[in-house]
This record gives sequence, structure tokens and C-alpha cells, in this order.
Amino acid sequence: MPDSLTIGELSARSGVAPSALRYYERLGLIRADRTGGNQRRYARAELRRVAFIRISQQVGVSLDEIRAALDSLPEARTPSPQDWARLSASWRNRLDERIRLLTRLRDDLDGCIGCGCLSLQRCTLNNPEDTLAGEGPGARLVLPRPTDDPTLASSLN
Amino acid sequence: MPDSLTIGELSARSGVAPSALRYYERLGLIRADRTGGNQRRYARAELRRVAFIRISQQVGVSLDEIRAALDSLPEARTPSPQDWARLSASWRNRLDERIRLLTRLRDDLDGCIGCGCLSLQRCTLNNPEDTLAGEGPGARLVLPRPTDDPTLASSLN
DNA sequence: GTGTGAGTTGAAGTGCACTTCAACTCAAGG
DNA sequence: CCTTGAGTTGAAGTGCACTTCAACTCACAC
Repeated sequence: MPDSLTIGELSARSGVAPSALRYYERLGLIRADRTGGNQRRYARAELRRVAFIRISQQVGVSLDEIRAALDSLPEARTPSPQDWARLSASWRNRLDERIRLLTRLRDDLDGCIGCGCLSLQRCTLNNPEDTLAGEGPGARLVLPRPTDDPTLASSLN
Repeated sequence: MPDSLTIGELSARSGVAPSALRYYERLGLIRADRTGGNQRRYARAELRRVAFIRISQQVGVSLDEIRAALDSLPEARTPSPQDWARLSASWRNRLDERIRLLTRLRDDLDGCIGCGCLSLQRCTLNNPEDTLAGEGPGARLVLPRPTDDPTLASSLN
């Protein structure tokens, strides 16, 4: 059990392709030492960083935001369980929001299947929270323009 | 209340940019008649198609799959509520699956915050359903390679 | 020592879902 | 008529998250 991993080993253990790992390094999400022959050697702690990256992506967070989060880890010492817990907790709201949105979408979809609408007229699908009420006659679609709502935009692209 | 809409009107009513509507048309997701002067005029029924497109995107469906779904609508007549209900219902499983995945992720994240892990060792986050159990020693990350699992891949991009 | 599989680089390519641009035409009010 | 805002086109550009490629070097078992 070596205390450093080659890129192939890290790839196998993390399920992330070597090309992606190099890409993450370029973006500053992970780091590697080099051997005399210029090959990457990863400390075992990098495995945890990669885990965090993949989990964060599932939550719907961009690599740029993930980088910012990782940058908040202490550099001096190996991050503690609490450090990781703090980062994970910081995605909690995003995750809750996404689940809430999808759940309402599912319920509305059920309702629409019942009423056969999808008509942009009555269904909450088409005007959730009534955010567009009072902007003149005529119904509008469910989504604010993607550019208006980065949260949604990320889930739409 | 005209029975056809200009691209600007459809854009305003649907919340989708004109450029996106033209793009959808190129992909065959919506259609438009033309005036003598070559301008698009949309039947009101197109509003419903656009609604379906945006909703489907929220579910995590690609435009290509949406096109396939829309292609299954009857061409002879204006789609009935039941037609739309059928299409909506067809996304139901995808939506359930996504919600299930995110919910488990949230719960696991909570668990990990409690135990401080994220360690790729014990946490279900890192090996959901134990799909990788028995493939030799060492834990692996939560995700199959994106290319191995289109469902997940779409939620990750 | 030598072969082979694993690793290195920068540059370019990919796929998706659009947006932007330039150069042009249309439609409608004054 | 004329202006002006809305619409038209094809081609190119954007952002994200990677992957692929070619040309090369390294590490290690035999």
C-alpha cells in the first residue's frame, strides 16, 4: 500500500479518467507531486478531493464553484473530517432546492396527467409561485430565462 | 387574440429566446408557417410544444430525446390532452429516478456530515447499491464512468 | 539492455444547447 | 413615403467538461 498513487491508480480508484484528472489539475482542483521523471504522484488525500468533486457535480455544482469551495480548505494541514463536513453541508441547500423543484415538477406532472393540461393556462407547471402574475394577460412558461436564474440554468444546460 | 404568433410573441409567452426557438425548429422540435414575406407564424398549439420542451429539459431529457417524443404525436390532428399526458407520463420514471438519486445523495451527505467521512471507505456515497463490491480491494467512487451510464451522464454535464 | 505498458505535453476536437453577428428584408404607425 | 422595430439567414462563436491526438519519455519485468 503505497502512500502515493500514479494517475492510473487514482483513476481506477476514483472512477475518473486520467484525462479528467489532468483537467482538474489544470483548473486547480487537485494537485500532484512529480517524480524525477516528471510523472504525477498523488497523495492519498487527493482521493478525497476527487470524491468531493464528483459528489459536488451530482449536486449540480460547477467545477468553478467546486474549486472555490476546495480553496477554502486549510493548506497547512490535511483537511479534517470536519473540514469536509463543512464543505458538504454548504451544498445542502442547493441539493434541497433541486429536490424540491424536481418533486414539485413531478407532482405537477401528475396533476397535469390527470387534468390533461400542459396548457400554460392553469397548471402550476407553467407559472410556479405565480412569479409572473400581473404582467399583463396571457400565461407564461415555467422557467425564468436561464440567464435570469443561474441555479436553474445549471440544471438546464 | 390572433390565431398565430410571431416569433417575438411566442418568445414572450414561452420565456424562450427567439434564437432558441429557431434552433428548436432546425432540430425539428417545433414548426412554423411562413407569411408572404417569409416571417414565421406559429400556431397556438406550438406554445404547448414549447412548454413540453422546457418541462422535459427540467426532467433532464436531451433535445434529441424530446424530439423523438414529439415525433410520436399524431400529425393528422392537434394533439389531445391525453396525447400530452402520455408524453409527460413517459418522463415519470426518469424524474423519479433523479429524485431518488438526489435524495439518497442528500441523506448520505447528512450521514457523512455526521460521521465526517467522505472517505471512500464506508460511506454509501462512494459505492451506492454496492455495485462495485467484489471487484478487488479498495473502495471506488460513487459514479460509474459517465460514458457507462447515460442517465447519470446527463445529470452531470 | 530491451520491450512494453503507463505516463507526459500542448493543441485541437467533441457534444450539447444555445447566442451572436452581419447583412439584409418586412410590417406597421405617422 | 419613411422610419423603426421586428424578423430573416448562414456561419461562426460560447461555455462547460472533458477527450483525443501525436510525439515523446518513463518505469519496470524479463
